[in-house]
Amino acid sequence: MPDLATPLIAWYRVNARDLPWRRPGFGAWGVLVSEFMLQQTPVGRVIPHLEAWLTRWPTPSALAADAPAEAVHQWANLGYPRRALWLHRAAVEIRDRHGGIVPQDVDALLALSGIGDYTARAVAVFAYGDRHPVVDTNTRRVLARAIEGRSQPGPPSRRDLDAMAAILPARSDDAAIVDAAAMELGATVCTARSPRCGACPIADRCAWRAAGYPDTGEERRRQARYEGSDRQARGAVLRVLRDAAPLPVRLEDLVSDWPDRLQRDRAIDSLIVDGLAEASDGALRLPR
DNA sequence: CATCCGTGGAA
DNA sequence: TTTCCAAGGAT
Repeated sequence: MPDLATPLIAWYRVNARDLPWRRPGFGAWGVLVSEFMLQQTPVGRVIPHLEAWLTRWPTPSALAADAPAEAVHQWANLGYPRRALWLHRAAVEIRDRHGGIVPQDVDALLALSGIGDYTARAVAVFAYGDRHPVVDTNTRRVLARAIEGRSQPGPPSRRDLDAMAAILPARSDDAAIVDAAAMELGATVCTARSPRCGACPIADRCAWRAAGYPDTGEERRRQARYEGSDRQARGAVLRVLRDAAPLPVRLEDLVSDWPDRLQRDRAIDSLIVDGLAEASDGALRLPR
């Protein structure tokens, strides 16, 4: 196995973007909030929302003291609004179980709502400097290409953690940089569509390049069509609730022009089931 | 393990 | 215009 860590560290020191959550002393809560927002939402859209969020709720306890509705409202158009709900729940759990301090232990982090393998380790590593493999979609693509010689990674798996762990240096501070560097490389150079291999610090040891860039990656499963989907219906309903908040909206006024009545009702029901909306006497509102 | 869950910008 | 994709997680 070629040494990927050394060139990645050198490259990262020069090329890392100056992102808010990388500033020294940004704090574990800030890192945690940023990671929630970054789950499937691009960096450029996250930054302004992150600043506003942390200004309003500088600590987990501050967020926990407000109603979930406030979190869902502040989440605005970041997408996947249950992340706002989960982040609020996590804040309550941090207040109740950890004295208001974001835990450092990976298992404790994994036990919080909305936190999985990626986010738990990202917080432990980037906020606390511990030594763990951190694997996101960028990292998986980098490893698939550099080590497996494939153009795209296979489906996500627990084995990805082992693959990343295998290239981590012994020192935890170096390991944290390699974690960040693999993500950064995948985000800015080793991109999904048109990778810039001329700017890649590990091109000379990349298995995919050595094999002549074979297109061995299976076709990625196509994302379900959004237009006309249940997700779009949910999004439309929730947007109305956000715009009306804190006032409830009468059910008959909720996207009353939606083309598919059944789909609209299905969206409302599922939002209630998910805890993103609350029915109150013929009307719907964000959850209190 | 496959599917579901928002939103908006770029190719 | 359509398609692709973006620091995932829960079920």
